[in-house]
Amino acid sequence: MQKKYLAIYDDLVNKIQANTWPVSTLLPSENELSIQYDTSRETIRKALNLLSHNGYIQKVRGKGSVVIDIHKFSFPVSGIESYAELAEKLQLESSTAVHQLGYLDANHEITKMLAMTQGERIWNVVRVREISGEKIILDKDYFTERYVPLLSLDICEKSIYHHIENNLGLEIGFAQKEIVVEDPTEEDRKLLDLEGFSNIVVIRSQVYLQDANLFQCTESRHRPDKFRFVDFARRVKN
Amino acid sequence: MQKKYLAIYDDLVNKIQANTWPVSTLLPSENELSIQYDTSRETIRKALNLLSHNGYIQKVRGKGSVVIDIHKFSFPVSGIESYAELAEKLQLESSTAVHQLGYLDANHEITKMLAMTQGERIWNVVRVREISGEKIILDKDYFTERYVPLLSLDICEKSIYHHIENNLGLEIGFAQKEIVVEDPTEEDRKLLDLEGFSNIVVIRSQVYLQDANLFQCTESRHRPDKFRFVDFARRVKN
DNA sequence: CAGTGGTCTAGACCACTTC
DNA sequence: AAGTGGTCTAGACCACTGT
Repeated sequence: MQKKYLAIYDDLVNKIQANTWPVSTLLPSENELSIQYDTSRETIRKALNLLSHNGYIQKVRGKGSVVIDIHKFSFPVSGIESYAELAEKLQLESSTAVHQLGYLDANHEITKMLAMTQGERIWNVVRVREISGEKIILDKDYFTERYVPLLSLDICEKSIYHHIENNLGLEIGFAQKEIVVEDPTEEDRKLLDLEGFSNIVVIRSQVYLQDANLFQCTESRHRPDKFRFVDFARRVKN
Repeated sequence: MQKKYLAIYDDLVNKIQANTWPVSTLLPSENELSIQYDTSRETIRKALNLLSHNGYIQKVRGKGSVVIDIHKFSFPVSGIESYAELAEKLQLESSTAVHQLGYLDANHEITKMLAMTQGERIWNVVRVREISGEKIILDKDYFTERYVPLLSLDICEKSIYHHIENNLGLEIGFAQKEIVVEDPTEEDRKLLDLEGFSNIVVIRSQVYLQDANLFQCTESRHRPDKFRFVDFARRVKN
């Protein structure tokens, strides 16, 4: 059986998006919701806290839960999102060209970061993302063969994340991301349509599984004019 | 009396930073902690969930809570952070020059966003941040006079946020942030030491109070070589 | 198997907002 | 005073991990 608080969360998200409670009005109270969904108040509170963390409501003590629905203005709420999800959301014509698919050098710095045992090899995937006819993003991914034993051109051209989560059944736990602006490298100039831009936006991330093991490093290099990052931050105190 | 789960959270953070449980080892189990702190398991779980959201631990079902302490590698965990906090953390010599302090035009676009009643005026503050002798950041802030009735040069030169949270007692609820790269404006060129850089990183944010009302818009314009954004993201499912 | 974290309950008291 | 969300409890059962 589906977890109750997640079912309630999904139901409330749907109702918010269907405008059952317009923006800046109040949700029913926790007590009323616990009657409506025939459950305890704590379970309702779990669902409401999820809504709050994901930018649907703001809870106000003594008043109730105000609908804010940040999703109406900006699509991607911050987090770990794959390129495929993004391109699909924006409904852009896009394609992916794989430029490298192999193993990394054994004494490369990243190998030392990712390898947990001696002799463990690290996948090295370099891909160029083309959107609306322009080569705009250069993605460099590194995975341990411990978690991702096999990779094919076909998988890389579609979505590695889809493969990892659905076929391999690995669950992402958390990620650390860094965004900086750098000078383009020779590789950037060669593989991307830089159009005279003298800077490139670099997003470096380290992705950990739910068992807290590091399994991937990524470098995503974007042409500055096509880069946009959206973040929803909440003062978390509970 | 201090909230119990926050006291436990603080205590655990201190102990993690004091290396009581080294990185990648396990915390005591929830049952054991509930005995140690003489409290219920749910209260312990609240403290542990906070640790998890803030990047100190990763909970693994059937095993326990693994210490990860992301803070060792990168200082600012994503969120809403003021310039003053940041400069202090990095221990850099820095100063702030106020270039404008007044009210915004009544039919400006931002006035329409922020004003809740007719005739309500909007503060317009433009400041240049100088770090280690270079003018690097241009901050443009807009506040409603409804929440911030008075502003002085002195306040602006120090930290407006400090004033808002401590003197005015306003509590930040959440913020929406957007990061893009743009061409420098005339104003950027005039006020900043751009050193020939042809791009500028713009962070636009809207800040809401805990009562879900919008009270501030901000534009923070950074020279690209001095810009760095760090983000810790977790797949939130509870 | 025992031990772990994840979910859920029914109830209690508190702090706050609104009237 | 009545209603709201915030904290806290003591107990239950489940799913998962290790041995």
